[in-house]
Amino acid sequence: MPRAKMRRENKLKEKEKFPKEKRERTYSRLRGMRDVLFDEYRYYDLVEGKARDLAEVYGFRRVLTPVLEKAELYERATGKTTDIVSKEMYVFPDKNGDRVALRPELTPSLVRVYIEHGMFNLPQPVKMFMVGSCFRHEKPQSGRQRQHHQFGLEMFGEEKPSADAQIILVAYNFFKELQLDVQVQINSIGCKECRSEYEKKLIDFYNERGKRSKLCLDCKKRLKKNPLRLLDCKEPACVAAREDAPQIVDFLCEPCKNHFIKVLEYLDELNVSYNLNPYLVRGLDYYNRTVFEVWPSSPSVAEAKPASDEAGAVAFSGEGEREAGERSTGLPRQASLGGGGRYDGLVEYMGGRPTPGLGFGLGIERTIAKIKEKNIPFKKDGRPVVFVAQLGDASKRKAMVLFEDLRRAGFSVRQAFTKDSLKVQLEEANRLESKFSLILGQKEVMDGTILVRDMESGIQEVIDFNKIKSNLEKRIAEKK
RNA sequence: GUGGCCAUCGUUCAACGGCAGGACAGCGGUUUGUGGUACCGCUAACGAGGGUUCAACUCCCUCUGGCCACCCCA
Repeated sequence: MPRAKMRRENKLKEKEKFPKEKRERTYSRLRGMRDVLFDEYRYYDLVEGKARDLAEVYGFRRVLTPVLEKAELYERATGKTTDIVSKEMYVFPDKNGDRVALRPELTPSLVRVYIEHGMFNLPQPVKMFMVGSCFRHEKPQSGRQRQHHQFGLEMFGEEKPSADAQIILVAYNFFKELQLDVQVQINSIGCKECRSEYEKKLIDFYNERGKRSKLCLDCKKRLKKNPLRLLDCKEPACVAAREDAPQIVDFLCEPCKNHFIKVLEYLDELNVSYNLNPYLVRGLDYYNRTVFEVWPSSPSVAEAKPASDEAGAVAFSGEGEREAGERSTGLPRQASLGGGGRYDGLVEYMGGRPTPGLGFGLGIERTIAKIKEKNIPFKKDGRPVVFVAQLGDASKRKAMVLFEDLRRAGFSVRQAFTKDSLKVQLEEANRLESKFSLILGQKEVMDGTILVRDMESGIQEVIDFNKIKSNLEKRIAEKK
């Protein structure tokens, strides 16, 4: 008999001798998927709250769309050839045979919403935002899960450069107000006409003097398929090759150029920290004119704690390679917190009326990771917590009613009615950092009184049961 | 998809080819109507499968999962 099997059987025998009903079947979450629990969720609340507040101030209204869409939506909007769609999208047949997909990004759904609900009949521009999960079947790593959440903001029906500036401003403010230092990387990739003009020039540039042979394999393919993407390759050879490549800003047609200049002027005026990045081209097919990404302005690992454990050491050793990338583009590319741009042709391409559009998406998890790095403390909820404790059956019933009463009156109350021991209840009160505990026992029920305990000093006072509210209000006022 | 590192109580960190240990958390007690501090006690783990060996948590292989990097992206 194989040893390992014997071991296993011995173990089983042992377990039968000492029958522990511990033999539960364990299910685990899918690869790259995360559970967000209790404390972690506070970060989601914080970030989502900021997103909502900001978006609404700027006139964006919230929508919620299905996670599941027809696969064709993304194949058309995002682009069949993009990695997101061709390699990473979750696609499967529905029960009725439809090819459906878990959304890998937010924008296509929102474009569909605009068209499907006839929003061209609404006052333009139509501004909407959404927070939701996106799915990409990738190998998980830091800042990358298979399910992540994005805050997406879209504006339809507005072609003025001030719209571009506003979208960027919201993205920028979002991070700023979460106390994260970021820089906007911005570029213009022009319109169909001037871009194709530029692409020709770019191809010519790479073809001359045998530059092509030095490019990496991917870039050789890109030269044929999508020459713009040559610019953001990180292979040292390709970085070197692009050194004096023509820059697209020099080839923009008049309208595109003027548009871009205006956008930058607004950003200057609004004090948005940006970097004109001629190598920024985005991975999605639908963009035109303004494209941008938001990068943290300081590399994250610099702030990492001293390597007191393995994890820190590993993270640090990886940094050597990142620096190489930094030299080329100025900052680590991988750390992008969000990005977006203009997509004037997309609505029409998706079957709607010709409508300009633009938007951005940013990663909630990546934002949270940055917040954690900075150790920004949560501010506490202002209202002092009042804990209601009880002893004995009659008082429990009375305490439950009291609890409802106080809750309706607007007090921040907590309880542990399933517990009988006062000690345990006060422990809970302590955990909850309550300022006061109300203690109701048999004696108090008989007397029509209740005990108020100040949790900081431990001083208790017997008061008239009917005067609880005024007494509490007085105490709370004194604490402030 | 490619490559590197890793897998031990709920969390975190040990140890060892021969009885798996601490810290934190949890629960209980000292205090049966009183929390935070202290002391005492209890609960609780070798990811799965196979192999090498008298003996495997330890060594080897496979799988699964995690972390990190690349590709790409949020």
